[in-house]
Amino acid sequence: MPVNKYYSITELTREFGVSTRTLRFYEDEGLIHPERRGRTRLFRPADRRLIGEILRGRRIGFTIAEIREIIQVYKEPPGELGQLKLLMKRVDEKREDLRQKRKDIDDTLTELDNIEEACLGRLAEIGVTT
Amino acid sequence: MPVNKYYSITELTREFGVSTRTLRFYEDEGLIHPERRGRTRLFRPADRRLIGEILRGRRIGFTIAEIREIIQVYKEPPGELGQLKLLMKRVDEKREDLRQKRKDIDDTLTELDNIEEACLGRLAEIGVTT
DNA sequence: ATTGACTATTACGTAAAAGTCAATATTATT
DNA sequence: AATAATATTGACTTTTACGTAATAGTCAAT
Repeated sequence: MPVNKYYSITELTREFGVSTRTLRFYEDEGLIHPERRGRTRLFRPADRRLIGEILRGRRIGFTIAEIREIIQVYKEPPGELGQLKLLMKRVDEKREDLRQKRKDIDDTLTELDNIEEACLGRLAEIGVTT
Repeated sequence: MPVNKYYSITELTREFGVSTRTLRFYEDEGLIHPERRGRTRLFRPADRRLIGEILRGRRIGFTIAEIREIIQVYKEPPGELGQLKLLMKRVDEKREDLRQKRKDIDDTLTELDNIEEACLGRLAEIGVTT
């Protein structure tokens, strides 16, 4: 018999550092579909993984709609030619988008290095030993 | 004599793909300070560069407040010890944040590759020659 | 039986970042 | 001079992603 472990909503909010409101909101938005025992939500490991991926999407600036779309694609990939081509185009665009973002991040990391160096310089001026 | 070129607001909105509302909003928020001839805004090359940096910050999810803060630091770096230490701490946190984001992006790029491959697979099934 | 922790739903509120619209000025061109 | 193009301010609206409050049910432990 499988373990069939369930997570409670608060367990997951603690693990991921989000509120219950957020997880309920994601359910309202159709991103997740936890089981129910009565009215209480029961989250399975698959739900937990999905939440992790949703939050990853959130961190890099995906909207709820975009995240929903990606989930949808995984659930039932389009069978029709036109849909497939459209999807591939959108994937390509997103890729470009993310590459730009990665470059933005690298540039900003460099900028942060500069700021930090300037700080160290000032500290030295003031006469603080680092 | 220097060129002393000015850009009009629409020139810049076209270049950066934003609306005039956005640039005026950034001025209201104290991020940029274009000159004026009468009521009309005149943007100098330095303003133009700054706008580029603001939009880069926006792309990677910085809030207006954070962007303003960074600009402020460049304009007048803090001289007081406590302020400097605080700034360095915040720089460090941001760096961690950005590193996480870059990892998120890399993971997502891999995911996009998977989706694309799945698409190509389906196309082959349907019998389309790529 | 009550306290405390957790859960639920419904509904209204909010902050950020613009979008949109109106009314008006300035500038440029024909 | 008339007209078109571009500019301004100011006010109201919108969207996204939740926050917050009110109200109430469930369950274990004291």
